[in-house]
Amino acid sequence: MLRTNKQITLNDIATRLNVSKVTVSKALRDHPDISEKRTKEIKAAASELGYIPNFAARNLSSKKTRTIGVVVPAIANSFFANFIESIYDCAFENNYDIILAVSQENSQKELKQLETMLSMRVDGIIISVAELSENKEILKRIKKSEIPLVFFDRSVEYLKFSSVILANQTGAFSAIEKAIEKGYRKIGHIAGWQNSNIGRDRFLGYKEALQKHKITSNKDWVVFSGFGKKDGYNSFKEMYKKNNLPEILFAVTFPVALGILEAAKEVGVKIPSDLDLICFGDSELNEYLKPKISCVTHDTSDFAKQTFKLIMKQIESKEQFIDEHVEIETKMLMNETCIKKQFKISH
Amino acid sequence: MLRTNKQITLNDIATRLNVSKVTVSKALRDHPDISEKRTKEIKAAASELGYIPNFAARNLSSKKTRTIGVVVPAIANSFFANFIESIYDCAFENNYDIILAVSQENSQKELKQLETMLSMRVDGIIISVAELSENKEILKRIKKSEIPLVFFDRSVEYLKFSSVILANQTGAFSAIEKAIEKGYRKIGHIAGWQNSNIGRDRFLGYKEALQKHKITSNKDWVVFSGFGKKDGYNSFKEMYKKNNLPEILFAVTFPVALGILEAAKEVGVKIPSDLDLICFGDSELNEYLKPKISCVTHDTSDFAKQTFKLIMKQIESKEQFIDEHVEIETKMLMNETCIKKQFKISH
DNA sequence: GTGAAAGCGCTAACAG
DNA sequence: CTGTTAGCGCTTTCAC
Repeated sequence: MLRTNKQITLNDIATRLNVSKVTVSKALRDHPDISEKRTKEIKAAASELGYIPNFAARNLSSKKTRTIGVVVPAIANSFFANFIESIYDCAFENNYDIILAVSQENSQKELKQLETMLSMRVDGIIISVAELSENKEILKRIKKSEIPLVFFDRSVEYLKFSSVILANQTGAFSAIEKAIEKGYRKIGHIAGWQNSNIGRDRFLGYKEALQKHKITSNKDWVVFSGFGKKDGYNSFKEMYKKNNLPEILFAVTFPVALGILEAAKEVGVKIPSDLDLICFGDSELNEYLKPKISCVTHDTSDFAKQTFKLIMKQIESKEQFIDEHVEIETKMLMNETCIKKQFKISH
Repeated sequence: MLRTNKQITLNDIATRLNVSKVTVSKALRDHPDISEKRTKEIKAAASELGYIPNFAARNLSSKKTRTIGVVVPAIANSFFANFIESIYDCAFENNYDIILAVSQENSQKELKQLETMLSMRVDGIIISVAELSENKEILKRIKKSEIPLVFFDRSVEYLKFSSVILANQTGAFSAIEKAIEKGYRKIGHIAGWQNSNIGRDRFLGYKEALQKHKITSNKDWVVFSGFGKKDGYNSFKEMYKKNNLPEILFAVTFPVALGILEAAKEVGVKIPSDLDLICFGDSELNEYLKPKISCVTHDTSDFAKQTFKLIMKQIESKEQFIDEHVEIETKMLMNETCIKKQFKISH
């Protein structure tokens, strides 16, 4: 048997009930124009016929989609996964749909995904850009086409979109201060790309803390790369080769810290006894790590809520631009790394 | 400044070039009707004007969306996260878009999400149903409306949709046999809901193995619940109260095993020395666990590819129903649990 | 090769 | 309260 592909339309309901299709359309949307009785009749008929509204038609004529596009660099990642779940919750509560795209840290995919979202005429876009993203052009087009967009976590600052980001610099700063407090003086950083706000600001926080406490760093102790586990792995190997490890490393993200752990294990460097470790960002996985990494944490659910709030504000506003910046506070969580140096030596 | 909301249409390009909008439409889609030269001109003009195709209009008139809806119970879960990433890859390669929805194991949300997908007129649906899903009605409607649908992992069998599932029974069977081989005789099961194929078939495999080896179970050693970490946690606590633990537990999913680990730790039961543990399913997280859980694994990327292949086949076919069932093979991965009993006793 | 006509299913604006 | 009219932007069909 072949597929038939007939769909029930407003007209089918209308002719059956001897009313106009406008009446049906209104009734189905609970428009106050229509009497309660009629509305009930119409809804009953619609459900009986198995009517399914056609969003394409609705969107085309109403010019609204009640849809928000979300672009993230990865999904198999505690932070983004949790962020997304929260965003879905927000959307559900507000009767919005989410179009999710995963760029996989790939600038080209990101571009295509953004284009798709524009073609879908999403009401707004929430994005955390891929590392080394080169999509200025399309972002400018989005700016021009006046579609609301909010950056979260990883932003592109000079384009004057709103953003919700972490307190990257102060978070990094206090993490390093904590290490100094514990007695560390040789402090290294597996840093992120410096054209990304999170890479740059966390590096700035690191430098700031060292400066304040008049501690000198060393070229060998800082390596720059991306934000994933592999980056951490490779960077550590690179640093290790120089045969001049610091006492403690500050990883730019949690996945990077994971990579460091793995690489260190491979070459026989024991953490935290031979080399200690802290990082920016947390993960459910940390619970199972041995040692549990001391890290800079934040409230991801709140992060998502704030981001959603901001995009909604922008969607509902008639203003062309809202250029608002929210910073989510961080907190240093002390676990089993970043231990007292004095204590270590006494062993 | 207020938002203006003007969009460039085919007509704008057409009038500028003094051709008809049909020509433009065709050129933009590389239709062989149009000469190469014209096509080039038109594409140039389109990009210059910043033309963005309107999918709603396109879908409405063409009745195709090149979009596939994917519904999963959770996203902050290694298996689903990896599955989704692979599905996105497949879609990308085939020039399809993905609409992702997360039911959060909630039947009502699942319902709403499926309705949304129908309204979006997705070309096909890939779904792993929520535990205790009660959405027979809408599935029947989907069947009736002839939209291709493929279940993956968790299916609803009696509705005759295609499915791609794991070798649940044989996978469970060989896991239990492995435990028996190692010397275990008191074998418990933190099982899943029995109205779900994965809960039921894994339980069947468990029973089958015991029967084959003439090993008796005990009521106290089997508890039924859901597939998440909390379920494992609660189930273990429940079993523990009965004061009659088996020697080894078989967890229906990896998250359930995680919950067991946590609960066991809380009450002071040491794994694997006091109580051993195996489970169905793996996770990246296992790498960091101590002990690493011995588990039934599979190739998630292949799983996703097979699922995508099946939905594509269905979309491209003119047949009303394809009722095809693929089973993904599993493999027992021996880690640091499910250790030899003899060895344990000799300690 | 190109284009005119018709319509996809819906909603906004207005008229009764 | 209900209905008429006029599109939304695009593709399909078919004539030229």
